[in-house]
Amino acid sequence: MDDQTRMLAGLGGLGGLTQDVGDPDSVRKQLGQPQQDIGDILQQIMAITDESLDEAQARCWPEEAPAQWGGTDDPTEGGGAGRGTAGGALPLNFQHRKHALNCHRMKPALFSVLCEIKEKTVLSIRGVQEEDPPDPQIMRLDNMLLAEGVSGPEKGGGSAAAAAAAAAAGGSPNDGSIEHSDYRAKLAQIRQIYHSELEKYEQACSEFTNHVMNLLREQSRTRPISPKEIERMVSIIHRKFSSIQMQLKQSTCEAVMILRSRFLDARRKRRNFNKQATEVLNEYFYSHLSNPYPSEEAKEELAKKCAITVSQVSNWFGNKRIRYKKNIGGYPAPCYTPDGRL
DNA sequence: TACTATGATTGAAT
DNA sequence: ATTCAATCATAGTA
Repeated sequence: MDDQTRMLAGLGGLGGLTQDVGDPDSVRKQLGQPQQDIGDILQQIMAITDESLDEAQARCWPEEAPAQWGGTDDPTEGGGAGRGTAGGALPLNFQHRKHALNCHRMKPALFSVLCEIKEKTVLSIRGVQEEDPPDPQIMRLDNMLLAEGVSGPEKGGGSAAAAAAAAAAGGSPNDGSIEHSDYRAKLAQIRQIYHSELEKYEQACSEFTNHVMNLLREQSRTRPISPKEIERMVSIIHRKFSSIQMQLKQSTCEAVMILRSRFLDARRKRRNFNKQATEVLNEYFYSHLSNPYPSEEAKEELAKKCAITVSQVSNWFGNKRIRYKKNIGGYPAPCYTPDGRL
């Protein structure tokens, strides 16, 4: 919000300038006397920006305005909200001046000059940090949320990713399925929160943008605000809101990571195989002691029998071989011929 | 609570 | 891709 308020404050400062400089008298004074030093004019302008409205009024129009100037149907009347004389209706002479300003033939030229000046001063400082490329961090977060199934298409992606993760972790199908559904439920919860928050942010962003745009458009009739400037303001608002969005994405990613580590890290959820499975595996191992390396088919068969995955069978045989060898390490290692005889 | 057993992971070697 | 060896992290037990 800082940028916006700063920006508006900046605009406000120059807005005062328009009204005072735009007055028929002062314009006549300045433009009608080309011999006058340009430095003097600038100095005068700078001085005017520091004056309050009342001071400027007192200086430029010490006498009351002619009576025939009274009343206005100028639609821009409300444009400079909050900058009128405090406490109630604007003085008659102020309204006269505004009306005269808006009808003055020099107004469009002055207006565009002021827009240009603003462009060159206020906005050039800001212009340096314009047009940043798509943030790599937000892209990373987007990719991750998509991969985890939090963002993106409704069902398919999420459950597929979760299933793949579960398979990679090698969770056993029996107890794994319970935890898996638990995981999915929690993920869905995160997903729902993420989407509702995202929607809220998007709504707030568009509402705020519309509001600011309307305000600026309205004010651009009485103050030097170019359409380009409004565009810039909108992009600033969008940047601010996207940084909020990034925070949301970041915290969602964190939540998913925590969930994953809690539910899908198989090491944390290690369960011993049931007695029957261990028996089947041991039976195969000891009956093939000469060559305890089951083929792919044998592994599949064993996996089926034990209700575990093939990779779990592989793990078991890997562990078993090494531990068997270690256990008999104290004694001379038995030597088996390739056909299984001692 | 300390210890052992055990399933999973990792990195190197093949 | 598979295996070995070391290691991690938890389950089970005395």
